Amino acid sequence: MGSLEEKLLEQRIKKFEELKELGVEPYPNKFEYSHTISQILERFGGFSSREFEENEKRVKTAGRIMAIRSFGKASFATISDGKHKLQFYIKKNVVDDKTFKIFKLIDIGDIVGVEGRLFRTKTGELTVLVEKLYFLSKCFLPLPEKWHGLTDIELRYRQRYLDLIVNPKVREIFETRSNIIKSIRNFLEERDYIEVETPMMHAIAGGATARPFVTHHNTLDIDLYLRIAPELYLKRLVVGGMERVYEINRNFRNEGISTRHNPEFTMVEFYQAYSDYKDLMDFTEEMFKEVADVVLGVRKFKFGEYEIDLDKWERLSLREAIIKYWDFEGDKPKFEDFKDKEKLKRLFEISGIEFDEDLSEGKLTGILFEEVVEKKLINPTIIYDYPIELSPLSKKKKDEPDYVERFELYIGGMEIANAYSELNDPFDQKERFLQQLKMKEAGDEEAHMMDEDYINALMYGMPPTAGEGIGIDRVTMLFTNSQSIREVILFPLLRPEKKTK
RNA sequence: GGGGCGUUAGCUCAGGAGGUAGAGCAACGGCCUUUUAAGCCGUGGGUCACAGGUUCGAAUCCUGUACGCCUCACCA
Repeated sequence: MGSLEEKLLEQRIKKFEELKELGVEPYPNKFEYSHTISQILERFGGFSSREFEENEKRVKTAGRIMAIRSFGKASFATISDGKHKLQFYIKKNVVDDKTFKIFKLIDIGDIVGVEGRLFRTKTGELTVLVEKLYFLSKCFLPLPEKWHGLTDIELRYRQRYLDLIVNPKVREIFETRSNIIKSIRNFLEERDYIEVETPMMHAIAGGATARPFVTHHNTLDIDLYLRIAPELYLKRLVVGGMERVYEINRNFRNEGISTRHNPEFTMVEFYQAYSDYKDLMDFTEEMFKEVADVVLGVRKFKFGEYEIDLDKWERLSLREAIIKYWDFEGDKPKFEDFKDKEKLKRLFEISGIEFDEDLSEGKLTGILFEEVVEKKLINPTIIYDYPIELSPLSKKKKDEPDYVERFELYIGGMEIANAYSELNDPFDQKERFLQQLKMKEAGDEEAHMMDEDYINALMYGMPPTAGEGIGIDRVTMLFTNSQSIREVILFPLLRPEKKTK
């Protein structure tokens, strides 16, 4: 801590002591207000100067002092309720001496209540003429600069509270996030879905291919995994007769951090019986349109350098997409090429991607898709029919058993959702798990674990079911035009600071 | 984990051919009863991220470390 910082703190502590000497209660228990600042703006924002003169409007409200403009015997100050700002005007000849003394001891950042009548200044600004001032809490540390705010990204994430105090846009992002979740929940509830909570700590990490976090339960003396997906539990509930279930909650994956990945992230995952993945394509499209209508009021919005239009959806099979977006010299690939390793090898050579002889045709096709197509999918695009090796929990296509009924939704070059017709044949599921185990033994750390109880559940019979997961953080990125996932997570994971000072 | 870039006052930023640091805001002391980036006069405030090295001399050059950002890999 620098000596300046200490000095600023000392000055504020001294003022706080002086306030107490004046008989001010330093930490009052509550404050009864007549309106929040936002309510004052809403209700009286349209009133003219004359209306205030003819019909006196008294208010009692509170907020944090954001700025003080002092004239000796009078002062203007701006207070904020976290969302909106309101100016008050305090004059020496209107309040009593003690109140004015108290005001003079108040710093930017302190939390105060004011009571008085509303008027408009000669520049037309809605203002409270203060008659009573209430001290509510002390701010001992200086706030960041008033017009640049706080821009240091590290500080903004580590001290999100400060970020919220001085950067109103941050508040808006998280309000939008809340509205997105609310509207998704409404969408599902209106369609008879039941919200459930399934375990976050799993003895077997299943439902996705990802590396888990490991923790330990002392009493049971067992290792547990933070869940990588709720999928297998939600499907157990479908077996139990909960035909439409959903969960909105965190998943944890022990993998890289980037502008699109945080180790803990929020998914809405939902399952509906007697449906297949085609039903969910329509369902998803409808959901995104509704969320946009409710949250943004429009279906077109900017995302970075792109303009996204939620009225323009496209559906392509994974292989069609590779063909469509293939822009290398020579002929485009043909549909049959993806089953022929030699042809695939040629495609890898043409596109300059490193070819791995040991991978299956399906995996290679998946790699081609990621390399050639993914980043180009700006308007909403549903990519369907995935190679079976990539999808151990989805149902095979009837006419093409090495592909499964699965789709992913891409918007703005990001994978937003993942859905499939759920595999409900317990014998097939067991085979798939065994297949994954082989991959695990071969060194694939992300291969799926065997889950005997899940097989057992399927043995009781699961109706034909379709399920989907949507990444809430990424949807929020889209709807708030945020280029980093950390902008839409209040407290993103950062390495703890080491004290070097 | 690899590569690139960054870290200077509480905040936002200048500066830097090597000669011990500047501005605005914030703070402090004055003046000021309709300002709103209020204004005017004055004052204080820095181990230039940390640790080494080169040098007569390092904020500046070199090396390492920490943290962050971007990017690649892995993934959603």
